[in-house]
Amino acid sequence: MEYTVKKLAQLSGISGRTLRYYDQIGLLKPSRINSSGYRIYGQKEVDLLQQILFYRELEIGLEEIMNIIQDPHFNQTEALKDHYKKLMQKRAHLDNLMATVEKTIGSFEGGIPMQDKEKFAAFKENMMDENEKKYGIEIREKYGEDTVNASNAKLRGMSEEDFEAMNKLSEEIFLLLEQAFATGDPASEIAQELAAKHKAWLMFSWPSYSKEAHAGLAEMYVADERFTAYYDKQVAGGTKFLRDAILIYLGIK
Amino acid sequence: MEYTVKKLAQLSGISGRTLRYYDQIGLLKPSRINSSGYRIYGQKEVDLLQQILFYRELEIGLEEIMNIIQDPHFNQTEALKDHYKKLMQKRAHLDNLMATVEKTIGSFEGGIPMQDKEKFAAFKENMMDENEKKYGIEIREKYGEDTVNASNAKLRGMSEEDFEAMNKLSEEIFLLLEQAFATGDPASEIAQELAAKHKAWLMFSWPSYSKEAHAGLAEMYVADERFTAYYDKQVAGGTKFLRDAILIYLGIK
DNA sequence: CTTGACCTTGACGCAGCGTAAACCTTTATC
DNA sequence: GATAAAGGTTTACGCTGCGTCAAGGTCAAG
Repeated sequence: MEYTVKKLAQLSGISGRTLRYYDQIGLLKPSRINSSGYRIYGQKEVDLLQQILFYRELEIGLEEIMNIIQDPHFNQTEALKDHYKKLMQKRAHLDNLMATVEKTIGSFEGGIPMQDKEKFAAFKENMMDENEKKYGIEIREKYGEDTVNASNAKLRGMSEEDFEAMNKLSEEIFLLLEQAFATGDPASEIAQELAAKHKAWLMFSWPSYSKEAHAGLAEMYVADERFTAYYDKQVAGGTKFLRDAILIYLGIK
Repeated sequence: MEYTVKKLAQLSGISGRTLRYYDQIGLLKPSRINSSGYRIYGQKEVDLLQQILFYRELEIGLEEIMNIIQDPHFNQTEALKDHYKKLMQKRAHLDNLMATVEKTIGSFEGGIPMQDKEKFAAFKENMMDENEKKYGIEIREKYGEDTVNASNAKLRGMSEEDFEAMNKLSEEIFLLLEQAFATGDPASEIAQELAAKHKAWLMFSWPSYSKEAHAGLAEMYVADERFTAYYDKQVAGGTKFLRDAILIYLGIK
């Protein structure tokens, strides 16, 4: 039996446009074109289309599908296993997202009642004012780091416990920095733990964490003398060491 | 402090192009443009960007993000809950995909050894030849149904057990059709079970199941006398009843 | 004064089609 | 046999979220 576009479309449950597109990109060509220019598909094409749709269901790209079905030597099992891995990663990513959304909803809803939240925000503002007194009022003007963090803390409705935990983390970071620096190797285990904690610390106030931003921040620490002074007060040269550890941790260096 | 595009990009870990794009679509406009036409961002914009990036991490579309951050009356919690549902659906879908891929890999690898597979394919071909003798050789030419199925069965490396299970299902379907028809109501519970089993039966040989294709097939049953004869031999009018039940099941009617 | 780094505005490209526009062919009906 | 409906064709823009040139202006450093 032979099928026109519409017939085949109905048979397979896809649109006519899709069939034309598949013809256009060479994924599925009709067996012939009749005298009026109509696309005519035969049995072989129907079978092929079924295979294509199967792989498409698995969210495999059309390009990849072409490889799979056009090249009989193509290792289908390998391709599927590869794809399986991708799906797993996707799911892990989704799980992460869901956890974050849950947390955010939670902090919006329960967590801290609105009024207390306001008070708490003020409390944090005070903390930051102190910081600014210590390291100069310009620090805020220069990079806006604290303000950014404050904004995020507000956004996420960070709890008071979280805030304390975050402060504790920052103390740990200073201790670790000292110990790690003593090893002299930013790739050492302690130094890498330092970098990991620094990331954890960041994520408290930085829900939009990214490697690039983390790396950028590390570079900023070194570039800006106020930050350098802040981290170097623990150990001289500590800032650069921290940056190196972070860059190695991120796999950039 | 004020930032140029590059500065803000580094600070936030996104690209300059992205910032220009956000300006273009009105998601994040710079606080001002300097005399040379440079985009200058202020503190407020930094804060906004952090929020934008947070929502973007959650895979919320930029359009939606605009609503969330631009309209203070917008219910953020609701938006997040909605989004959470979407993420859940996505994950369920992913789980389905992964199961199918696993099955496919399994049938490729273990399942049936190649030689046996070949034999088995031949076995199925015989089955189909019989069908064709019964309902006329043209049935294959007309819609290619069986051939499509055979192709899929080959593709998925359907096991002999699956094949038997499928046959059993088709018997059940005939029995259910009789019972459901007696109720006279294609929306009845039995009729809907019939439709569900029909779907299950289809999915054995049809990995690329879609509502549209299912509905199309149902219509085809009624339109093609050979199929009509096949289903009507159990109960007169059974084919139309089956179609109606399926359409209701699919929420089309 | 010349680099080189940064800025600007276009404009194309990507995946996978949906959706018109403008026009022919086939099929069904009167 | 005429006509209208249904289906066919190609061409081409739109959508998302930017990456990636291209062609040119601006600015701080040497």
